[in-house]
Amino acid sequence: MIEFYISSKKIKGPFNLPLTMESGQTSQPPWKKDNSQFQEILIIDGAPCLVNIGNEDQDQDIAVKIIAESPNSIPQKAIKNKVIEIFSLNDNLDKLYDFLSEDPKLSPTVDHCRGLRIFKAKNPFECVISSISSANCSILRWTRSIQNIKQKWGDSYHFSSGNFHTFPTPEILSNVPEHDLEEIQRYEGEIPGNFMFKNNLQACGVGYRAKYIINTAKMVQTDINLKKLAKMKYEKAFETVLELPGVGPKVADCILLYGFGMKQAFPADVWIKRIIEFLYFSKNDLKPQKVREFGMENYGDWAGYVQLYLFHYARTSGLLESLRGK
DNA sequence: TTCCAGGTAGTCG
DNA sequence: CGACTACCTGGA
Repeated sequence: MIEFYISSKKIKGPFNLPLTMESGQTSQPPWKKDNSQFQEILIIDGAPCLVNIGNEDQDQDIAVKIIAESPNSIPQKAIKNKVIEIFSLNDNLDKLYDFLSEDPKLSPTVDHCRGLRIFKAKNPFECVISSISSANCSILRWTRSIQNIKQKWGDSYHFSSGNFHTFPTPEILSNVPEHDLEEIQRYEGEIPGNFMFKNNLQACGVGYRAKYIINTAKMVQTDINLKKLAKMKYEKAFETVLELPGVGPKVADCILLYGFGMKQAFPADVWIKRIIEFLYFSKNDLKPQKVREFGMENYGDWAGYVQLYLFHYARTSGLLESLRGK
């Protein structure tokens, strides 16, 4: 077990950990909360590592306090780099706030979102499946589904603070039963009277997305290589992830933004459409594709952050409620 | 209790 | 191409 810190002086701008963790970004469900700390199992250099992080420390110089625990010996530097990547600690939020302040429509978001950062995937495949599961679905429901999938098919690791599960590999997930019928068809031997369906994807609450998830898990083993995707330019990567079943333009942008850190992505969901219309177009009925183009053209490399900040601002200011149904 | 939100895929013109 | 609708679940 090791304990160390990341200094505030090492990162550009503020960092609000609970806000980042609980803002509903589709990279992964929020980590397990323990008082003001958050815990999750990460695979670092191929080894399991329970990472506990907090940033409520009294000392103003500490941006993040990290306690890491692993049966293997993992260099502190590797753990630190993983945390920096997941919480986008290299992003310069001071520059973001300069950019937001230049646009009177965007400047109010700063006070509502100070320290909110992109919560990037700890595992890109998990982000692909999370994003597919989030389509046409509430945050509460898709996060619950992903937690179910991890519990049923992920590797389990026991630590003093509890059991943690990794997200299953594409190999494992592509071979799970899609629904009750398939689970019982595969059942070996006599079926007990008290048989409970639970080891199938639909039982995780993903609904009709189960077949998309299984087929996507198959495709990332063959046609679509996630490691190559990470190296593609944004436009090419967008076209590529669109080939996955259950992935349309909005989900594709979530995958590229939260899974691969492509910050020029502007995921255009129905809420962002309403917010953009309200702020910039008063009455028009924009097509989602137009909303996406508007975001990319006007916000450039800050598009992903603007989408995140607008949505969170609308949620916490009451704007979202007033736009409901429009 | 019924109703409805929320992106994608499939179908139709 | 654009317009329209079915899809599954759970919270209101």
